[in-house]
Amino acid sequence: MDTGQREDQRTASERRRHELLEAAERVVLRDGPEASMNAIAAEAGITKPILYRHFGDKSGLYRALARRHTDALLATLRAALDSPGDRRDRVEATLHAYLAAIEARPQVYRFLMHPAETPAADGEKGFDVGRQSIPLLRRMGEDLGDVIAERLDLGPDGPLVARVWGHGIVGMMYAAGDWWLGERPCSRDALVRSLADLLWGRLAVVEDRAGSQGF
Amino acid sequence: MDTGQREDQRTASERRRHELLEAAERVVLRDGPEASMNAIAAEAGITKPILYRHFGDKSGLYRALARRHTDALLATLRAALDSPGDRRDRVEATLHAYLAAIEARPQVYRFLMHPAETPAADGEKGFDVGRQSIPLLRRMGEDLGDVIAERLDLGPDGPLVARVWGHGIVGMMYAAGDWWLGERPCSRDALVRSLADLLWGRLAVVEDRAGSQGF
DNA sequence: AGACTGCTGTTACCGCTAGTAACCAGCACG
DNA sequence: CGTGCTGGTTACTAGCGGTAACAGCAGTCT
Repeated sequence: MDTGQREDQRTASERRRHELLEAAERVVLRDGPEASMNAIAAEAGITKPILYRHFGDKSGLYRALARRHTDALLATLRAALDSPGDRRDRVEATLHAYLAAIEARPQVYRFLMHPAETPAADGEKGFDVGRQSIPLLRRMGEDLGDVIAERLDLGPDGPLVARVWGHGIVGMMYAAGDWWLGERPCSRDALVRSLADLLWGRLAVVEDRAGSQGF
Repeated sequence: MDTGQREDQRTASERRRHELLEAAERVVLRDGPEASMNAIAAEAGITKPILYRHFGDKSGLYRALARRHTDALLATLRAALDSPGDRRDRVEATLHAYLAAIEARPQVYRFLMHPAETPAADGEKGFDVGRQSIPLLRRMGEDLGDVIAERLDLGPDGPLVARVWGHGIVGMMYAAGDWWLGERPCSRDALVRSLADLLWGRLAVVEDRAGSQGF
């Protein structure tokens, strides 16, 4: 029976692939996203062409490497989005989950968010602006948009508004988190509370400062 | 009198620098951010070492190139922030100004936001996570934080909350804008309204969807 | 047994990049 | 005349992503 045989092959190949990914991860976490293919191959105890056979090109390797982490992070966020409590509790839990993740493994975060896209990758048409931006950011935005669309009644244009909000909220979380991670100006809890306050419309109701021209 | 002489020199050098920047801009807008130094030099009608004499290295050139656009964009946003009307009008005007800018010149936007950071730039310590993220994003966040801090009365911790909000709002604008620019799912006006609604606390008051577990 | 196939692995190369050392021409000054 | 200074060049290095061509070693078919 050759299916067993083929399955052995397949699992063997996949295990190899997994090993290579682990080596790549070690190097990327040590040297940053600009790790060279040579360095990764050396860490895995082999040479470049094997990497290329497994992953096609560098962006393929990086995509494979990123997928595992993005999947894990998205699952964590999804769980937080389903946590008990009222809506505000859930939003705060989600913000906490995201910030805790990037705080716990900043190197992974940096790799996922600032992938130093290899320049040789385009080659075809004369730049399509969006290209993909940061894939993780897009995926998080889409996912959150889905959740919002399915849970909130936003009237006509609901699906569209939900997607806008999904990307908007994710971007808010991203930029604030990036800044916070670099400067650490306050506790995680304080950051979460400030952001939730913002989402809860405090911007709309807070008073103008005395003597200011208004905002 | 040699000061006149030296001033001539200085202005001559600066004019040259300006010419080089213009050439670089032409190439970057044509070929995208991964334009090579060779290509830029050729466009300027000279060869590489001169570029290096003027700008040190590639990131120096790109920083010089970026500064002009970021300054212009920030001035535009600042003006929108000072536009007449109530607070919501001003927020919508600012969102409009940003989105109009990235819509009008997407190549410039792409260059500023996805600068394909040259890998050789680090070299020192083993990755400082924040490094800088996207400089423009940071600057916009800081600027908006300043405006918020000086115009709104946010109580104790006001300055801190203002900065959090500055970065958060900018990130919201960024991610939503990036997504919108790529997919064009709606008019600019609709996007602005949805985002302003979000900032105005609609997330807090909207009803759960019938049959959903709540959000 | 022997040929064939498929996988792992290698060496050696290509074309490109950022960046630099060394040199050359012209022009002002003493 | 020489002595700088300044804008410019050629020719190079080191390293990158990526690939072609070849070598060894399983198992499989005839």
